[in-house]
Amino acid sequence: MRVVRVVPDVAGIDKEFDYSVPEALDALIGVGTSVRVPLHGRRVAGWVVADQVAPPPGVRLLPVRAVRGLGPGPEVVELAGWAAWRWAGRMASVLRAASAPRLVDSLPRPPASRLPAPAGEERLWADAFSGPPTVVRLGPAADRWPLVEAAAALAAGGGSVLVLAPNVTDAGVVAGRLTRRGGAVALMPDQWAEAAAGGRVVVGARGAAWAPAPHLAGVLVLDGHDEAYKEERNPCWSAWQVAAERAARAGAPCVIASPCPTVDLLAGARLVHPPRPVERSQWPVVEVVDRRADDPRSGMISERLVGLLRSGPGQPGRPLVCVLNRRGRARLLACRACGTVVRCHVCTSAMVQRRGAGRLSCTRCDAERPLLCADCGATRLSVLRPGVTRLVEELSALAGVEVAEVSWDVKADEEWEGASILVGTEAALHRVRRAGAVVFLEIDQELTAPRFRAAEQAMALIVRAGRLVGARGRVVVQTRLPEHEVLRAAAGAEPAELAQAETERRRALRLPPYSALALVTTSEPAAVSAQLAAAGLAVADLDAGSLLARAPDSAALADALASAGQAMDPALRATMRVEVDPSRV
DNA sequence: CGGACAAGCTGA
DNA sequence: CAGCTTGTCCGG
Repeated sequence: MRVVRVVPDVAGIDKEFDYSVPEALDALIGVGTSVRVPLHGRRVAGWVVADQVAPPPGVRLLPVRAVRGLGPGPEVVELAGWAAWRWAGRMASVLRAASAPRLVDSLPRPPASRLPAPAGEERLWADAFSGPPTVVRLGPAADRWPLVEAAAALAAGGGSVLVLAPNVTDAGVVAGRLTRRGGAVALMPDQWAEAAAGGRVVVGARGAAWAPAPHLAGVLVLDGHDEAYKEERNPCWSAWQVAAERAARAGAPCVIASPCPTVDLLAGARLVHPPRPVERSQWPVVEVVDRRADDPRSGMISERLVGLLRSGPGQPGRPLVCVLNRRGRARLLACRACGTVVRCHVCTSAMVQRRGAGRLSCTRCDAERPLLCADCGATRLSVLRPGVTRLVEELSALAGVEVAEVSWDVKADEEWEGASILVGTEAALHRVRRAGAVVFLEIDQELTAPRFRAAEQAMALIVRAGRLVGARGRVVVQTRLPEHEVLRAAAGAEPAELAQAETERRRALRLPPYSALALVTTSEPAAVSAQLAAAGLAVADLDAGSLLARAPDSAALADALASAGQAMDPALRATMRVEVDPSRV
């Protein structure tokens, strides 16, 4: 009798169960297949993760009830097992990411690619796609298309090529351009079935790291430094790491491109970059404005910025974008009807609406309440942006033109599309497509943020600005830390300067990649801490209910977390949430 | 997760 | 002590 092992798609169960395969379904079932199985009196969805297994003795096997559709395939199932171990998460969560968004029961015909053979610069890059995993460093304004074409050319033999971009917009642009050039493309997640049929360049954002890609012939990750590659939900796998592991398992070349490779990217990869004069030409002018001598009360407008505003550098379509970062500052909500600031009914502290939440929650205690004003009962609240309104007025007066504000919550782009000067948070860098110049009004908070990746994150912001302005544009950074390695690296178009300083710091402090970290949150910190320590982890207490576990490397961390989880009482384990490679530490 | 089953609480 | 709530266990 054929017996398969199934991971049920049920939250709260992280276990595998064995089922017999009925004759009628025999030909339809393989490793990865999405099935429906009986479990504890109900029918649940799940994935076959092993075939021809020997069931444990003494259990009465039930038959698989039905085949739901095609699944991720054996290689991806194995990769999912690795990721579940590596990021201490549930197999089902990873398999869900690797599954088609809608059920697929048959594959389309494999396509015929009409992509022309590489002829120009992409032939140069073909070298990067042979040999060991490679990080290609190109300036923010560099043309990355030859790299994409070099990757796409690897699909010529009928295999699949995976191209990842940090967001769906960028992925769509790459897919569109490849398609117009005659390439056979599958844009994820919608074209899961086309990808599964093989012979395509599979393009997508982080989830595409899990796309079906039969006969994987190559992997290209664009902007590998981008934090969008990290899954926010648990397990927090990193798409570039998944893609790199996948390439290694398939024996396929892997290239990760970035203007500012992080030390994590550089660890265990060879670095390739164009000749320095060429790379420098791919950077905009990055101008550091030293504000140390300025009166702290002079606000955010330096003399240099006054000059810039008066010289009229912005125009509609290529505006001057002023970035004001308020990350980490208190965000206040006010009632739109009566203007009262929303405060907690329990402790009078400010209340905020957490991302995606439909309720207000207190910033100090645990109180929650529906989204309404306690004073007048109105349901329309708005975010107070202290300082921004005033800043907009000041900039407008200085420049003599209208200044528009950009933020996540402004829906209509038309409101600022015609403006020549824009003010906004980091969000502005994501919402604006092109800019004449970008001014970081106050970058020091970014440089000094209490996260060990803060410097690399600040560099990523400057790189993003650099891409908006292009090689002939200008990025102005106002700072009281003009000698900071991020600013020296950006101003000199020399990312290695940051990478070097960062590498030394990480090594000295034994931070990743010279160790591996996991953030463990639990309501029982003492008991959990003891168990983690018993498994061989170094555990540090952060704030209430947060533990930071450390191991020499990610494999040791994963093994220790797995063994600690096994040794733990299930009730205790249920209290804890593990984030491997935490981003907020 | 959610069904099964056991142990606890309430009211007549 | 029926009828209901609450808690704990476990699934092939």
